[in-house]
Amino acid sequence: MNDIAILLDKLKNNGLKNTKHRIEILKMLDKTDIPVSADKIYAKLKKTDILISLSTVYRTLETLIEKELVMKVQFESETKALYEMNKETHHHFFVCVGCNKIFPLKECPIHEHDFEVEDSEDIVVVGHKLELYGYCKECQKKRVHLT
Amino acid sequence: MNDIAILLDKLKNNGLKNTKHRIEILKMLDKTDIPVSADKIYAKLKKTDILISLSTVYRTLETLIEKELVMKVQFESETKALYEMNKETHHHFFVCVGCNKIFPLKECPIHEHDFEVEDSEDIVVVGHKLELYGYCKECQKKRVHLT
DNA sequence: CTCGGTGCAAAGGTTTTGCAGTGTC
DNA sequence: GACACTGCAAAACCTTTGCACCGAG
Repeated sequence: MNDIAILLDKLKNNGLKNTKHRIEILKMLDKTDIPVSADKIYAKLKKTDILISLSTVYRTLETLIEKELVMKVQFESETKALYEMNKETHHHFFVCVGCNKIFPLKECPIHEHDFEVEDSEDIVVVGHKLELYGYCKECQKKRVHLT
Repeated sequence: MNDIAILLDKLKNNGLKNTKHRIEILKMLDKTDIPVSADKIYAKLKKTDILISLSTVYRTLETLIEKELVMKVQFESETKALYEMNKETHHHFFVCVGCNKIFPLKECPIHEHDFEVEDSEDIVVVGHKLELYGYCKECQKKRVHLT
């Protein structure tokens, strides 16, 4: 995925100190293409020898979002916010309604032109978010057993 | 929009009593095609002569969701949940990143076939959710002034 | 009268904040 | 050594729940 050194440089260029915590959080987000919650990051770090508090996780994520290294996403299926690396190429997700697992989509099927809103015209679309819902392979099997 | 009498019938058919609160909440949701938060419903009812508590609003909404009269939606731009009438024809929204206002889209541009997920195949898509982001007419004007 | 519906207050879960101490540059 | 970063505890915010009372059928 990304080179950690590049990320550290980005931090430096933004006037941020590169602490152990930031590096670990960045590494963790970099390792996966599935968004993670703050407390999952906290839990994973706790299992290693790294001491960190949950508030630091939140604060670090917030800082990284400001510097546009990280993105915050809110899913319909989750009450808490999830976080992922800010990849330039945007992408979307499939959420299994059986097991709540999240899978990244291969490509974006949306073309951001000719949308119309109901009561007002002349909107300018600058971005979008798509979530698909359904059943993953695993959960399809389970459903067959149930019927 | 909907006929309140029809809604009340639906309540009755589901074994629900039709209390003043439920009727008011249904009316309120019926009047608009923009999702509303629980505390907004609470605030609006408080302004009238109707006494209600916030927990009742939540409980009522939950009941109505169970009976599929109402839907809960979570927006990227909002921390709290929003609620809308469960119209049979599903629709999507445009959210202005300038003023956070929500506008319903005229039609759904998504066709739920040929989606592929990255690491696993054989998913079955049963639903989707789309949000568009951009600037509404008002906020475009404001932006011109700023530059 | 019965049982679902309600108000109030308290608790739950997630996120933010104040403050004093620590670490990076 | 300065000032950003951190830990801890407390607060804030949204939502849910327990319990006793109320009201629709």
